Amino acid sequence: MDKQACHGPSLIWPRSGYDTPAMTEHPPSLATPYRTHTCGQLRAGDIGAEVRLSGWVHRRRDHGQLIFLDLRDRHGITQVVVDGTDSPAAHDVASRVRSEFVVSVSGTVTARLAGTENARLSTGAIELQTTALEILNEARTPPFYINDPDAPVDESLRLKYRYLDIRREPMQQRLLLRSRLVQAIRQAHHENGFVEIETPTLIKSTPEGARDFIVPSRLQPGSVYALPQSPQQLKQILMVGGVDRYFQIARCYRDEDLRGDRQPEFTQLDLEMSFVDEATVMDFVERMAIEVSQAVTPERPLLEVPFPRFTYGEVMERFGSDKPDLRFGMELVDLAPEIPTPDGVPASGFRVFDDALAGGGRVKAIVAPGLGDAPRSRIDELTETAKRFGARGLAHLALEATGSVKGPIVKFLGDDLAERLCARAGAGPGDLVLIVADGTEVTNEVLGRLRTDLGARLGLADPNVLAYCWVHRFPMYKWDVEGGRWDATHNPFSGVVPEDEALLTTVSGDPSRPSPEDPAGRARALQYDLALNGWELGGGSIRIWRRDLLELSFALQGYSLERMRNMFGAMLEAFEYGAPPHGGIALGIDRWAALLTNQATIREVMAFPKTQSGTDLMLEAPSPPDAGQYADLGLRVVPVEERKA
RNA sequence: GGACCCGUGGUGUAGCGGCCCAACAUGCCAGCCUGUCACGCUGGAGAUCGCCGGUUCGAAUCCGGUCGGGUCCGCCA
Repeated sequence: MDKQACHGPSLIWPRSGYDTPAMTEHPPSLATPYRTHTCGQLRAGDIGAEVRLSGWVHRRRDHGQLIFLDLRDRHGITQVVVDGTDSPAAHDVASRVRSEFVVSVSGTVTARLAGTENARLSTGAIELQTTALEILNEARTPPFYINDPDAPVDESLRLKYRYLDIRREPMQQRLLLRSRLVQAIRQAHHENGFVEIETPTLIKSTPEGARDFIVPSRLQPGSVYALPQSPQQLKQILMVGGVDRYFQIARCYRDEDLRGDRQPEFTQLDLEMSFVDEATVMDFVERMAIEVSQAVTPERPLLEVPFPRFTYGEVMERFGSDKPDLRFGMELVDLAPEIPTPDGVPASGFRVFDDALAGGGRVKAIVAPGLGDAPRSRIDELTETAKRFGARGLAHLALEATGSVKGPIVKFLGDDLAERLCARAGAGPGDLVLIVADGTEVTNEVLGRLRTDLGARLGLADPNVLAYCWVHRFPMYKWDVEGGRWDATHNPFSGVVPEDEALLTTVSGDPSRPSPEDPAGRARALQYDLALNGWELGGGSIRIWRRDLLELSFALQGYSLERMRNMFGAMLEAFEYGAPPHGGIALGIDRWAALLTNQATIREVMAFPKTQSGTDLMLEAPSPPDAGQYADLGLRVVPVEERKA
């Protein structure tokens, strides 16, 4: 994801070329007492007009008696000419002007002299002959280049001076795209009968899920609010309220460690629908996603419409990931069918393979195209990656250009089997076959990680394509070894696939005494995730809206009725007053915007993001409260040493 | 909680035991210039190499710690 890829040539700045249509559409209302037009507005048709422009000095070219100023605002750049013989007063001001000064210019729109037109500017046919120039505000020399969109700048500097970074073209582009994204989302929802409702951000803490951010209450000393991790319960309660179709662009908060795709506060498109099944929700979201993509990034092709729908089982088998990047192949291939099993005993000749198969595990492979002649160091690197994700090792077979198979394990397998394995994997001359032999879960996971890793390194994915896909039929629960209970894989309210309802039982017969052998472990959830280009965009489910199933599911998850009431009391009570069947989804707006602009992190599509350690370098937040704030809240700080004790 | 990478004039980089009181580009300041658009030309200022400590005759360079930023694992229903 390089910076140029940030979608298309754009532009305000002359370096990059030309203006996008979106930036040159001018509502007539942008005129103010400070300007008659914006800096991206004037054209040959305006020649002769007396105008006034205001903006920042993008660049100054001083030729002595003649000074050129490139005047910039977010709409574009207009060249201003100050002639010392025509208007000495303005020339005097122009010679004092520096980069990023805010100035206001009055003058006449004139055609540029023949041969001096600038094709890279949308205003390049004209220039402004200055009659009056006023400095509205001076500016210190900026700490980095505002006028060069390609200049690399340390990200922490950009964050400290975010207002200057936002003045730069790439950030303007991304914030604009994000604005259009949200606008398109809102439009699609309103057109489909959704009601936009705001839910509170001071709510009740629940012990489930991620760590809550908490806010001490002054009126209720000793008690705290929590900031919502998502509006989950509230939106379900809205369904009980008969809202039918709800959506919200909702700010959410999770106090967990940060990543490139995770910030402590982030924005979700949150929606919920009543009287729906899985297909209703998926169909709507899919149509909406297509409309929105085409509205926001019409130049980017969708890989497949309708979006492919995979079951969790299939996607893990084929891609080793529940958020596969479908822009390239490199699918996982099962090698077991080639391995002979005389008397039912696997006999490849290579112990690692045979033991894995005999133990109920798998032998699977992916093909790294063109890496057949990779040096030992490269193989070692891949092996390290495989081990980091839990594999015991990584076997490989290299197909030379001549077609002969090389590799340390050929001597165990024999040439014939080695060749058949390569053929099964789909490898051609010059390719490298990477093989993992382990339990099913580890094998798929490790190969999936290698696939993602190699796909990125080898540049296999077309950066222009948008590859959406659905993944559904997730397992309802995952066995929690320490807790001795079934843990919801996604949302504790996810419904169960109707035909699996009977599986919600335990071997013991008592849902409050679960064991890893329970049929419940095989139950599949009415849960669906939407993935885009290898990122999880979001997920949702049809909820359990029947009281009996909810109690059963919670019992399997090890929650007593009392604990349930404590955590979800309001919602459970609401459910006793006639809850309609309902379900919904939440999509990460930050991730979506990052993907649509081909950025590697969501920080690039947020105006004021935080660092990995959760600080805001511009505001210098967080900061210690003052004594009075503590007193109001009845709080006292415990020194770090005592906390550890 | 852990692993790894980065930190040198305003900015981006080079230098990786002595050739360095640090180089290049750009920015900044001053002067000149009436057709430039990354204007040009001439001159100038600007860094005790994140910080602390150690090794060494000698440290930007090696080692330890620390601070800041990033990537990843754990974590994130």
